Amino acid sequence: MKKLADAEKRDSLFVGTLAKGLRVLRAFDESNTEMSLGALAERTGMDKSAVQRLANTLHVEGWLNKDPATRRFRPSHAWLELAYAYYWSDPLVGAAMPKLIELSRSLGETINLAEISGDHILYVSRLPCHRTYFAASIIGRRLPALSTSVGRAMISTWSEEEREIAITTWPLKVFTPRTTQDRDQIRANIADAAAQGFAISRDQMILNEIGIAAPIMGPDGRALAAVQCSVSAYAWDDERIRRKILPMLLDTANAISPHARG
Amino acid sequence: MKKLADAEKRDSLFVGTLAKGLRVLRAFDESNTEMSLGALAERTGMDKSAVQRLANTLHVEGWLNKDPATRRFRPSHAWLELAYAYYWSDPLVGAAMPKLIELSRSLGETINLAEISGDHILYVSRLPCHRTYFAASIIGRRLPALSTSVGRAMISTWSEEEREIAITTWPLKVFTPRTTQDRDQIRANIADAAAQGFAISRDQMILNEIGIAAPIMGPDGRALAAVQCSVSAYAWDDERIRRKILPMLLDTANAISPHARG
DNA sequence: ATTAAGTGTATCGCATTGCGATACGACAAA
DNA sequence: TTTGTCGTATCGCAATGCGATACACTTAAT
Repeated sequence: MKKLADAEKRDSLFVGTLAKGLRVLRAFDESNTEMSLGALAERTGMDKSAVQRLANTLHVEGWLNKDPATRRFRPSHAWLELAYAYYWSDPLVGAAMPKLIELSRSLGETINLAEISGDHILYVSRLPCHRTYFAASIIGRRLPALSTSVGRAMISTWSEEEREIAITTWPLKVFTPRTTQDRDQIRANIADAAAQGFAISRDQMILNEIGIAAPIMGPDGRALAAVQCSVSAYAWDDERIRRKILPMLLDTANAISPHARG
Repeated sequence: MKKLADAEKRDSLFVGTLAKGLRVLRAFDESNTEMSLGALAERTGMDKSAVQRLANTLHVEGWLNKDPATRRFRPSHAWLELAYAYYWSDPLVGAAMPKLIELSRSLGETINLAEISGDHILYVSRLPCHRTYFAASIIGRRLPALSTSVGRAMISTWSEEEREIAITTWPLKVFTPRTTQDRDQIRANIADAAAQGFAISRDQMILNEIGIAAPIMGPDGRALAAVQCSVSAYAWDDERIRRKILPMLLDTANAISPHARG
């Protein structure tokens, strides 16, 4: 057999220099927003010379801004231009956007569109309606799927085996004192979601926040994404959520679904 | 003098392989949302072998998704994660977001935050309120600065010389039959903006769209960004815009300004 | 002032690494 | 089958990036 294993394939067709350069981009996150050469070297685990060349190249090519005074590097506008290109490439976003705007306007509450990315969910589109913490208002955020209404709603559309793998092996993290750490509870919540066609979570990311998510179905019956509504427990009780939010949320998710693959 | 010219500097510290790899990412845009190896080779001007290695590396590293059936490449979720990192690194966004949400809610109209990026403006944050065309609802879009209310509002805060350079040399493009091509008209519009502290544009990007932009001032009196409100000419006349929208828009822009640099 | 530490910048010879022509294989159309 | 297209894999060569090191500049302490 001539076919190469992954490791070997990685060797022959893998351009290490490019991978290193991208590691420099990935070094930036919410707590590392601007970095000196030294800081980059430390975070990427590469030596100063390599980082110097790579960062310089990224700077010349317009991927990093360089503060002339501090000599620190920062993400450039190019990072948002990539997001722009992503949006055009994700067929779901185009189909969903007008309906999400409508929903947000009707409900007057925060609406999100999220997809699953590995074992996390990722917010693709956000329409904040009230003041929230910063991270909740920007796209691209990743959260452990099991701890979110979006993740549970999507997983609930999967086969028994896949569900079980996710429930038992995917990571959990503590965000609030009430972030569920018990996988049995999560299993039950996902089972409910499967039965009802939507998922509700409470106090998972921040206290007194309720998330309600409805899956956007693909042609094979598996969720492609989920529409989520985030509300305050002070303003909404269970009964009102079911009466006012759910019908519209489910309508919106269903309205998006058929268009997903034509 | 030992200091190297840019061209030489480029030679010694420039990592060509990285630059090539990034050119593969940049090949994707609104009209090229998924590409085969051949298409990538053509768009980047590199030969098939190089593209093969680079695209494969990007795929392995999680920057490109590969459709197993068509073998075509598409942007991955990583592209949105970069946007996430960008948002944390731009101090203006954190300061502006809550105020933009408030403004959007008060006015019930689409609110944008945009910055200047070279000779274009770039939408950094968008809060759409009504159905619009897709491009108007997603971040990262670049538009010729001279044709937008945001660009004109920001340029109006610059020195006479800088303004003149922008007005006479920056690019124009035709979007609608009424997109202003006359640089004298643009000069007059910018002068108005300088006198009034805001800019209004009509029919520039699409017909019957009115853009109203107020600059967010930096400590040196130059605009750092602009808050923009986009409304329909069918729903709003000049008088109502000045009475209802402008006061709140200017308030919001001013409220953001002082926080920009502490 | 002088010294010293820390950080960014530039140099250079060597070997690694990526280059690109080319051949192979899979699939589709004629 | 033949022909064409497109993705995949190979391989020897030399261009390219590597990384140790030396230099320049700034800041802070003595």
